[in-house]
Amino acid sequence: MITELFLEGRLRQALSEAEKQVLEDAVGRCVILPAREVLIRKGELAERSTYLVEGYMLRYIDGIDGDRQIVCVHVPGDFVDLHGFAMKRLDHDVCALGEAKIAYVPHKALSDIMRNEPHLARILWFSTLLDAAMHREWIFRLGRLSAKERLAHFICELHTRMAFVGLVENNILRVPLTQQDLADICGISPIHINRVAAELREAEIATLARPMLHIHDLQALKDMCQFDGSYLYGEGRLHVDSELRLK
Amino acid sequence: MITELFLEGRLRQALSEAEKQVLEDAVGRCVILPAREVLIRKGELAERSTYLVEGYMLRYIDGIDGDRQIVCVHVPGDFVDLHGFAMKRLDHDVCALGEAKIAYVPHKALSDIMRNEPHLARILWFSTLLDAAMHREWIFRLGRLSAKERLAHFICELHTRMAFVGLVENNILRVPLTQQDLADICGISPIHINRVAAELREAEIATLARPMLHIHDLQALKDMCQFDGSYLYGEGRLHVDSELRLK
DNA sequence: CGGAGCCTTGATGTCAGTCAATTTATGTGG
DNA sequence: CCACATAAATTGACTGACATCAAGGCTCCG
Repeated sequence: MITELFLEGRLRQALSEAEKQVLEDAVGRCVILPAREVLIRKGELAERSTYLVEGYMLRYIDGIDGDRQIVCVHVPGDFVDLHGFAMKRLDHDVCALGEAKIAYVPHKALSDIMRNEPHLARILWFSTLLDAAMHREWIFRLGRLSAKERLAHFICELHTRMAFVGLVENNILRVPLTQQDLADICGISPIHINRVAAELREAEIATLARPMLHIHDLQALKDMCQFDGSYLYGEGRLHVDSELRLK
Repeated sequence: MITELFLEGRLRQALSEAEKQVLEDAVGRCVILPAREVLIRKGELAERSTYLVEGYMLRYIDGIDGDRQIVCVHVPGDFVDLHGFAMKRLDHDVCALGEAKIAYVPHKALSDIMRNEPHLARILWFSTLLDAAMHREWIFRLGRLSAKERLAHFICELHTRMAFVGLVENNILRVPLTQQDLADICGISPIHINRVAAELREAEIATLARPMLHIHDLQALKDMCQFDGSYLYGEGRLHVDSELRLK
């Protein structure tokens, strides 16, 4: 199943087998997107959404002076632009980080789900709100944390999300983000990213050696940036709303 | 109609009269919330959502050292915690700014809408994604703008949103945010907010004189922070998806 | 009239940006 | 397999925007 990673570790277990099949059928066949390829540009009308199977994708807003702010990083199992279904046009660009394997979902299929599968629809809604929850935490990160804390916080988030979909082994992840990318995520200069990354390395907390990320001391990493992963809704299984299926 | 401001200036005109009535019926009677009263705390299970009729409400994340980051400001016509319907518990606190008039919507009523009114459901989904779009712009603001630009950018956003719901007259708005609040929004210290606010005043661009905000030169304000309000989807009327109503 | 909360202003310190140069990977074609 | 070109990472020196500390002045309300 292509969609087996969707909300894995989160609400996926709230889906019935029939719903999983509906979702799987809604997704087309896989396509490979070359590294750094732009999938959608701000303002374009969208008639399909994109499900990420392998690799990373980035959402970003470009400023007028060429300064870029990455607003979301997507990992396998994420819908990259499901919000495009309800919004019709995006307010930002989306691109692949490295090479990415994706599958498209026609909005027609999503309309059918809205009409016939209210419970599944609510789960899809939830998944877009998970992005919003991450956005909020990013706002906190940028507004209230120091440069070193921001980087640590981002690494914690990435680790948690990748662990959900089984892509962390021995606290090692494949993360092909450049220091420039990390700068665009953390809202600091690439030179300073280099310095704080060096500090983390020297403190034997985490080592960024593209394309691999080694986390040596996860607890220390979390402690230094007051990371509380509850916004990722990892224990969502406790809060499944079955009401929509009862009737 | 209590809900007449909902998505006013945005997708409201996409709703049929029948749908407007369904929405209106879903909303209970109005309640007054005292200034600074906390409506919901992080982690609480939600069984209803809140529609804001009058006043302002704030969503914020508190750090460990008492440092607060406001992640969203709500104006009349907004659902404050509609995402609580799909998420069941919130990842942040919500409070009133000044006195606020609100109305509750039981999640039971929202479930009914999900089941019976797919088009209206999609519009509700859209409204939560509008919050996400604002979150993204806030990320850009915090990550890439200077202190003065951040304040200008926030003022532009507030102006645009308040104008949608008819609460701006002669470029004057009622905004009872303190400088501390503005600091918690812009991710800078209250002292520095005072300084950049003074700069805007002296440049005759905008004057913050709580509880009123006067914008003297809107164009200059927008120019100085590269404000592009398209993320607020003000011309959403162009992109209405009627497919869900056709069948 | 007194106090609390908010706003204002000045002095000083620091975190992170910018500029500039070097080293290390990555990749391409001969 | 090596030479070269390009992108990425690293390091140091200098600068500046904003934080912090500290003190004083409003303004509203009981």
